[in-house]
Amino acid sequence: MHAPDGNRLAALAALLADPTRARMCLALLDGRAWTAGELARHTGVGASTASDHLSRLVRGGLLAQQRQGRHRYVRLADTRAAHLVETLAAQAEPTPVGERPRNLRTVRADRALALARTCYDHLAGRLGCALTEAMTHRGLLCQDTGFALTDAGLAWFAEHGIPLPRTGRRPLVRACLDFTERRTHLAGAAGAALCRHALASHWCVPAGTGRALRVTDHGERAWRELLGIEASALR
Amino acid sequence: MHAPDGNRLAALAALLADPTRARMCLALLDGRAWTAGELARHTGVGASTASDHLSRLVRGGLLAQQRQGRHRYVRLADTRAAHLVETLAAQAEPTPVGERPRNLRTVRADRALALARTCYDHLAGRLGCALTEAMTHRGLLCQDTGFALTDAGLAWFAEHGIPLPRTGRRPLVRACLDFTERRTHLAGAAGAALCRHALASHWCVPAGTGRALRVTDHGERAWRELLGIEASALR
DNA sequence: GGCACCGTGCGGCGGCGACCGAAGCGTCGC
DNA sequence: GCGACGCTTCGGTCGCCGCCGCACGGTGCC
Repeated sequence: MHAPDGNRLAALAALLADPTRARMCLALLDGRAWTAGELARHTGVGASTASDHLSRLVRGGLLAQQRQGRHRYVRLADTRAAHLVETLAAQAEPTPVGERPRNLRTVRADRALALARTCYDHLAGRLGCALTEAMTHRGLLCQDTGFALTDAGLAWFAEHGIPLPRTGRRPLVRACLDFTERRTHLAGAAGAALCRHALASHWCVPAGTGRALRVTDHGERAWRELLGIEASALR
Repeated sequence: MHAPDGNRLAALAALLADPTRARMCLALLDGRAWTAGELARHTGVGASTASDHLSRLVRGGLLAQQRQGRHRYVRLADTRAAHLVETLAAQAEPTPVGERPRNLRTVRADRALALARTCYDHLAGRLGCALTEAMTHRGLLCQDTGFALTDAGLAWFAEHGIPLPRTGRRPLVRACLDFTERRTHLAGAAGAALCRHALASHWCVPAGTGRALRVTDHGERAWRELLGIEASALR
């Protein structure tokens, strides 16, 4: 019953307005819980500095923490917080062609990330876009007039034993803008369910320590059988 | 082809991390162009300070400017920028019950804003939510499995002479979270078209200097005939 | 119990940036 | 052409905050 408040907006934005805190939140987009020390090393700052940043992010409601023994685990507070970081990151991305210094390792890592990765709790990268496109092509997902599952899409999830939560205020599907592909891919509760199922069925396995995934041979067959996605589309 | 960059994210967030700049962007959510002086008075800072802030927001790509005589008009750069501010503001809103100092004038202004207002380029407030609900109830909009217009919805727009852009990468419909109602309402190209039509037909007219709208008698009849919305639902 | 380790509180340092006032420049109106 | 007006540029001040090193408490391991 009140107009939006500039102070609150500024306070929220200030949480992400520091490069170190921003890097922490981007790292946490993998959906896992990290320890304070891991994040300190990942961002290249001292332990005390990282501790301070994390306290601030928790106090601001962006992160949730959980103490376990002598470790402090933090994760993104909820899907809303994750959605916020995604939105901001997507808007920030349009890099104006600048060729940045790169070495072989970063090229490899970027390439793995571009092929398949998690985006908080759903599948992204070329894989995420390919399956979104395939689902649209097969009439499971309708993008003509919005972004929604069709009846056939609901049936498809049921048929393959992927449970969709009926409950909850969380939207069943949501469009998420991809960093690398510059296209939208499937997010929301259905996107998360599909990602969980893919990991549980070992269609994808984590590659390395980040968010990157590798599609297994088993997974290549599954994607082809279920959605007609050729393995060549994932390279 | 690269992972999201913390520096760019932080730079973008920093644009909104100052209360004065945040207030400026919130004011610009009405979709109009403001002069630098208007924004300076609105935010309560000196002209030189405001000028500095605006330059920074323009340089950051959030605002677009247009010089006209001795005035400098600024507006939100595009719908992406508006979407960003909306998302951030919606997340920032959850005010923890704090009773803030209020006088009669602010109560009146808040009430007008809660009833009907523009949200960048579409209709929001109780009116926006009521028509979104009515369109859903009548099968024009489907929220069961996402957020999309139905065939009947497309026909409804055509039938009432409200042109929907076929072109463009902008999504036809999008769900926007309402500040006051805490519910989603219709945004995207269709929401903008409906808002334009409502203003052109004088179903709503601007009330005061802000984003608030007033539903005319003519408009009350129109909403009832078109979507079965009773006037009592808008009070 | 002793030790290694993870995280936190504190003091201090340095830099960024938000703000203002005054001076300057272009535009509009009489 | 003159003054009024809107905006910008330039110094200068002040407070905030990101960072570190260090000391300390708490936890787990041997």
